[in-house]
Amino acid sequence: MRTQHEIGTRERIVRATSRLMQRQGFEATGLKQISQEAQATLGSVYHFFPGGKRELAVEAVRHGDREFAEFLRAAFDQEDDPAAAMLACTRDLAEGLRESGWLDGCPVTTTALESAGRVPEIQQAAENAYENWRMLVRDKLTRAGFADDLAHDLAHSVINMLEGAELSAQVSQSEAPLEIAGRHLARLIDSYR
Amino acid sequence: MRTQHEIGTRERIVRATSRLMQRQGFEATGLKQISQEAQATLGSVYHFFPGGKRELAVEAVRHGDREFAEFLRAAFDQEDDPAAAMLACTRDLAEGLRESGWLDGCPVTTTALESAGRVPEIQQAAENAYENWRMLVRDKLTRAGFADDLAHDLAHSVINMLEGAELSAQVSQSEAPLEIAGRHLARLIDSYR
DNA sequence: GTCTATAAAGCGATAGAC
DNA sequence: GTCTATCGCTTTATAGAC
Repeated sequence: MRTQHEIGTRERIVRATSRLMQRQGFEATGLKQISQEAQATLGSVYHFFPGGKRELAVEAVRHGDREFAEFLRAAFDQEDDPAAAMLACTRDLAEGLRESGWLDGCPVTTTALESAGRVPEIQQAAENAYENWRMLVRDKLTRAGFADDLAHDLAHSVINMLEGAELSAQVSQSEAPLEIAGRHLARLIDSYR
Repeated sequence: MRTQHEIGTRERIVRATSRLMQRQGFEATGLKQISQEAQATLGSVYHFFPGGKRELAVEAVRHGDREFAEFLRAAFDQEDDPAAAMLACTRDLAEGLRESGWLDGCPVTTTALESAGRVPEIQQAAENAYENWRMLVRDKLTRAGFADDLAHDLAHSVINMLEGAELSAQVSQSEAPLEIAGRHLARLIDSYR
């Protein structure tokens, strides 16, 4: 009796799509490349995703949403104090980015920017992702005693700074932007104590 | 005698490319669309840019670099105090984004993310742009009496927060992320006074 | 410098056997 | 569910007349 899951074809396709779009974006990622990477055939791709590339992109963004949410939870669990948690978060983010050869940035942002104002379903999935991540930060702050309104605003800037710093780190292939972001976010949070 | 410049074909092509890549990114923008938008022929595009789409993208990113640098200078000139300048900056950024129907985000970022790790010339042009913008913030801070090292670090986080907030504002079609970013950047800067 | 025509390759999507 | 073949169409890039 095996407890380990066989990963089904559908899941392999979603993961491959998410990974490829994380690295190349939506437009540069072809269905042929996806099916090869997922060890599936083109027929299987259209079997599970009759809506084609767009439906697949929405699923990929949702997958990236869950993936980064899991990362945030793990990072935040390392530290009780929210300011310290920010430092842990940027440190882990920088480590992962460097280890991927500066290739694996935010799994959602590239596709989100390519689709903004042009592909509503994808834009909506990306918006949901950012909102989801903000809620995790907000919870971390309210649990530490911050007022709701303050936690709401800080959550916006935490996620936005993380996004901007990861983008910057990726383009400059340097951990510095994330390291600096961690210190400044911690200071900003502490300034409201 | 006319003082007004006729805009040459080459310049029209660069501007059209920059604008289209700002809205759609590198991969979704075709040379045919560029030549139509620029009121030029495909032959003219290849005459001025024999390196094809990549060479054109590099020029478009450089154009976006100069354009956003000009925006920053204008925004910063409104206020002597750096913290107040951040509020002016995010206010103007939000206004421009809203007025464009949430279409005109950062003229560099989408193309930068699509090219990171895949098209070195474009990645380099984007890195130069971010560095250029950071220098403008750094100057604003050092002129106001901030120490060099501190101004260097703050410049990173200012640009990264602006990038993240503009991205977030664009995807959620809301000015809130930029408004919040302005307040938090002002507070962060003032916390070092 | 400008223009048209076209080559060569790749794309998303579909059909239909198995 | 899986697989192959193929249809239209678009893409980047080139050729060569003007």
